[in-house]
Amino acid sequence: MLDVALISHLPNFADFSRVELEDFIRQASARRVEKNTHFFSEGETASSFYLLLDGYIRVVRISPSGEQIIVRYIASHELFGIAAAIGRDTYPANAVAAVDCVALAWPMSLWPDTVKRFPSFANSASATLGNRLMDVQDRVIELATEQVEHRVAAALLKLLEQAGKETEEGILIDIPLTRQDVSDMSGTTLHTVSRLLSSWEQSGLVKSSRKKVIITDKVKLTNLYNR
Amino acid sequence: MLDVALISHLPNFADFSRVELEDFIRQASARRVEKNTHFFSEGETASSFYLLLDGYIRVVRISPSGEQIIVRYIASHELFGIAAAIGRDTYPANAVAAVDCVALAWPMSLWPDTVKRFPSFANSASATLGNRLMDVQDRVIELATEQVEHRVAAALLKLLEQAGKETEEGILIDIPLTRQDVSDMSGTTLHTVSRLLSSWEQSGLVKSSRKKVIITDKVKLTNLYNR
DNA sequence: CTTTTTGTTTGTTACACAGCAACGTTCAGC
DNA sequence: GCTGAACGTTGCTGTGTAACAAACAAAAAG
Repeated sequence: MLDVALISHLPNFADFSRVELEDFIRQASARRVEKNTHFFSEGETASSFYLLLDGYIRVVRISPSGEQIIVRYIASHELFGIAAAIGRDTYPANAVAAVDCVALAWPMSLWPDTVKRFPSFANSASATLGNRLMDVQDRVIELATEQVEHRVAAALLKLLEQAGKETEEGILIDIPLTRQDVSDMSGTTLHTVSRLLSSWEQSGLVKSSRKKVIITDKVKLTNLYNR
Repeated sequence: MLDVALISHLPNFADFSRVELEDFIRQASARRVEKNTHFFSEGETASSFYLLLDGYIRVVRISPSGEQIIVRYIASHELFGIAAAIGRDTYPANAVAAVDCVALAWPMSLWPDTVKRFPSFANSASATLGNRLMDVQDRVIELATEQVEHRVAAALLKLLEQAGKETEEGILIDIPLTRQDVSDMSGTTLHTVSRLLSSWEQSGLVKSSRKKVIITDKVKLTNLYNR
């Protein structure tokens, strides 16, 4: 059985009574998706909307020239695939599991009714969109004005916020993260990321190994970013 | 008197009857804003939401290092300043009139009631947000993967879409547009934009003079962008 | 008409960063 | 324990583009 109590505390479901929520959850089906496989792809007909229960998802888009860039990560307890909320009937991006994931999936046909019955659900979905809009705008500003070093720092700090986990060595980013992933987030190359991480490791800002990054000096990294 | 008929055809107001719309418009006040002055500023308490009737607005944000970048332009007949739609009580960016502008302003206090009475208004506002989200994501991808030449081309084509006006010489971008503006949109310097426009003028893609850009060969410019 | 301000052009220089290439390291499958 | 694939590191080279600088052009102000 699912942890209804947990879900009931999410802002998206503030308006639901316990009974309503249980009812609503009953209409969903759990979907397990293995690491590196797609929840859905860009352009696909939007048949479901999701709540991520466990794992991390990469939201990926492909540039005209074929390069992929990671628009953002989705963390546990976030809604995603809510194309209907923006009046679209296809998904606007790819959602790829960064680790093994579990999500609740509701048929998209339920959306209009849900929105009608629970106005605050619609509101919170809009709020989610708004926050994403602001996040993405922040990234535009970064990409337009900051140099690579700052952008990579920003990407790491962002991930740390979403997936940071205290360890004795420092704060671990609890997603398997290749240099390529980081570069796909910050619009640079894996080479440059590799170089940066090496130099940061030497100055004691981070510790990194294969698919793993630990931030040992968050303050310095933040300063780097604000300069 | 305002052109109610015109407004009634906007997607945002599809759900309004003629009478309701007139009533709704009566609750707004017209606001005229001179070129280069603010409708509102980032962080300010969101006291109104707007419908732009005439003109163009620059949505501007400031980077940590103090540089301004133009996130996007708002064209006539778009809603803007709808902070409430995303559950915020302050404006998330600056809105600066690029030319003399006229807008309808509703007190933000009307938002909850309006949303309740006209569900489709809320939906269309969300759709507006969603489109903006996708637009901004596109810009992230551009900035991350394309070189300056492509980005500037993309910026011009985007503007052309919003504010293009056929003339005998080509398609005029009907906003007073300095090189600085274009560079603020494409994350480069006015120097580079100047050089690019010069070279494009020589190859017959555009004609430009002070604050004015005419695209004479849209196809070639588009190709440039897609490469 | 003259002066000042604002926008634009163009040359030169410097450097951050991508691209390429080669090598090292870790991991998974047989 | 091998072998191959996936991932990471590092040096070198080339170039796109930012930064500085200086002059020009056009509009606005007086």
